[in-house]
Amino acid sequence: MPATSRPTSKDVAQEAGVSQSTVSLVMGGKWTGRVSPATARSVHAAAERLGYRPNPAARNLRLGTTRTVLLMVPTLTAPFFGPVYTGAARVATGHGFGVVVSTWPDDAGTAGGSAEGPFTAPHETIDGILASSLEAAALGEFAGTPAVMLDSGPHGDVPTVDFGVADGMRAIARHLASLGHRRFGHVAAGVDQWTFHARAQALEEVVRDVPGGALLREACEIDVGSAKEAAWRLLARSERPTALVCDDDLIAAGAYKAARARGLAIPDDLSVTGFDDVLLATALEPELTTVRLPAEEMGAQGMTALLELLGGTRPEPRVLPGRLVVRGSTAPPHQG
Amino acid sequence: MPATSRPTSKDVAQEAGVSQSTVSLVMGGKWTGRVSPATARSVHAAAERLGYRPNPAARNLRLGTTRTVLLMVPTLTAPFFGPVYTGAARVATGHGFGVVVSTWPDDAGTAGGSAEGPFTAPHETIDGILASSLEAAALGEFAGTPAVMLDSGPHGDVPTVDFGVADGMRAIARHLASLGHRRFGHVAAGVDQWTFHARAQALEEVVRDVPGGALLREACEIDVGSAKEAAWRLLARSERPTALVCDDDLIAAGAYKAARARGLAIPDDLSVTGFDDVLLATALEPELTTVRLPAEEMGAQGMTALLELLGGTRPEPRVLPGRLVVRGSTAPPHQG
DNA sequence: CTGTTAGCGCGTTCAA
DNA sequence: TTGAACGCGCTAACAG
Repeated sequence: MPATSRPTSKDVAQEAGVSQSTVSLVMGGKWTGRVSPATARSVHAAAERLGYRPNPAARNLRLGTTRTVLLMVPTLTAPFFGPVYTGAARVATGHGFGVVVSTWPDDAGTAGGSAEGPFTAPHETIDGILASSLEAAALGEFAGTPAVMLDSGPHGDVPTVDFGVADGMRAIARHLASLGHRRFGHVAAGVDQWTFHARAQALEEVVRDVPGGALLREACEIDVGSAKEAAWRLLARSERPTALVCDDDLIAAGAYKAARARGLAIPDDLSVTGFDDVLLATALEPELTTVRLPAEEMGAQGMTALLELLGGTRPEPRVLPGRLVVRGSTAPPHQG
Repeated sequence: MPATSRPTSKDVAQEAGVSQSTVSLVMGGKWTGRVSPATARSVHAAAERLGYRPNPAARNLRLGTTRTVLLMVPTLTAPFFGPVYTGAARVATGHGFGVVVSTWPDDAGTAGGSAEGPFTAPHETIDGILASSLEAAALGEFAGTPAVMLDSGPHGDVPTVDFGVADGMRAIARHLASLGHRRFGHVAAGVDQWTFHARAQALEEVVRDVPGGALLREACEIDVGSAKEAAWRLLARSERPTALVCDDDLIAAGAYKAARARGLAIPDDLSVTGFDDVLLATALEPELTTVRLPAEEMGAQGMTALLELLGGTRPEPRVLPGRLVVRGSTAPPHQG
């Protein structure tokens, strides 16, 4: 018995002078009324002494369950996913589950070279999947694994948790309209995700109902440089917008730069709004009017739904409302 | 044989008309010279047809290996870890390994309630750990699991990958000194991590060698509000610093706000520098002079080192140099 | 109340 | 070149 390898339940049994099954019962916590308190104590003591910890692989093999769920995100670089993870992990640990994070395969370059086989993906080493911000394309990828979709819009018959982005966008647009704005520029994320489609549509609806309302749109990548160019194009139009509605706080940062480059002061000459309310929103000058999305709550609700799903009941779709946060980047337009 | 459960190697064997062991050999890729090419083909075909994929739990139990490594980070909210993950995942998949991310337990609130047992942590369901940005306190946590420490400084006998933060900070300080600055303010991260201790020390060294050099310091949390307050305190000193050296780009954002609140223009009245060169650095106005740290490279090198470690050889400590990126936030001091 | 037994799916001897 | 048998560590029947 080499001291290098960790102790097994058999070792604990021997140490405590009982059988493996007794150890299993005691460690599993379901011994009440089946094992005498005295032996239970001695088993615990032996386990403690040996530093015993059950082998998860064996456990998994036997039980078919791993008490681990996977949070899949498109990319780790977006500041949005930190809170989502925190929320999910909080409720997970409360139920004895662990959470691991991974990105969609192509992010890490599936063109790795070796590893043709299906060994790379952590599939099936987990009980369920929390899939966040899916591209409209991806789907069914995880055949048979219980999944909850986050921030991906209504989706067939799989349970979902979404933000009320349409309401959020409407709140922004109405805020701007009530300030007196009529000519809106939409700096749109050119990403094929439900949330951005929903934002665009909600904005259109509101502007359509504004007397004399006009909406211009330019698409960009979600990065500062690309956003700056898109905003620049918008500001170059003959009928220049007096307000730039950005699909994301980061895009708003690009809009700030475009405004500055054209000599436009925010909010006096141009109002700018963001979306998400990440750290960046208060790092900018002036601070950004945006919509706060309860990201941590989404993680928590998503995990709750997944736990229900694993428990056998189909969770209801959930929608989490955003909240308009008015800061210094919006004001009445310069000249009516 | 319920259609719901996934096919096993036994099913494949039956389908192909061979024995389990043959399937195992073929799927394991080590059949050359032991199984006839014809049967190998038929096994592959059968596996394909059935959609067979080996059960990772059984594999792990038998092999004692899971081909998965864990990247542990203090928090997911820092934009720094995205690239680290990307780099690590890239080389991992190239070697048939998967990467999952998790945070240090207390982040998710170990005060979950239930789950006393040691089941929560994904320990031992992984082959190795990439531990990033450890607090000086944490250590040995992972007993026996091969680990590489990232961005945690020299550390006993465990392999490390670090940034050349001291050189980076020296580059910043010399840049400022050559511009003519003499009175430096250090807006320091009040976090007990090696990297910040190293930064502070390097800055002190350079300032000590500057004729007439003076160094003031205020500590803060790594968030905009706290950084703003610390910077504000520095700017309130009688001998006001002409340059604020910030431990982090986010802290620099706070310094920007403090400067603005005091009516100081950057860079004319005050130079500001950051560290890390994250997205935020170019979102600010003016863009931030900072030190770019090759985060993705750190992930890649760390994974390479871990793979070596798992292969049985002790990797050399690695140091990745940062690079000074001069942008618009630094200039000669107003009045010598 | 406790011990014995069987088997989860796989990789690897050992014989044939 | 292939197949039968064994055991990784664990849990859940079933005996005692």
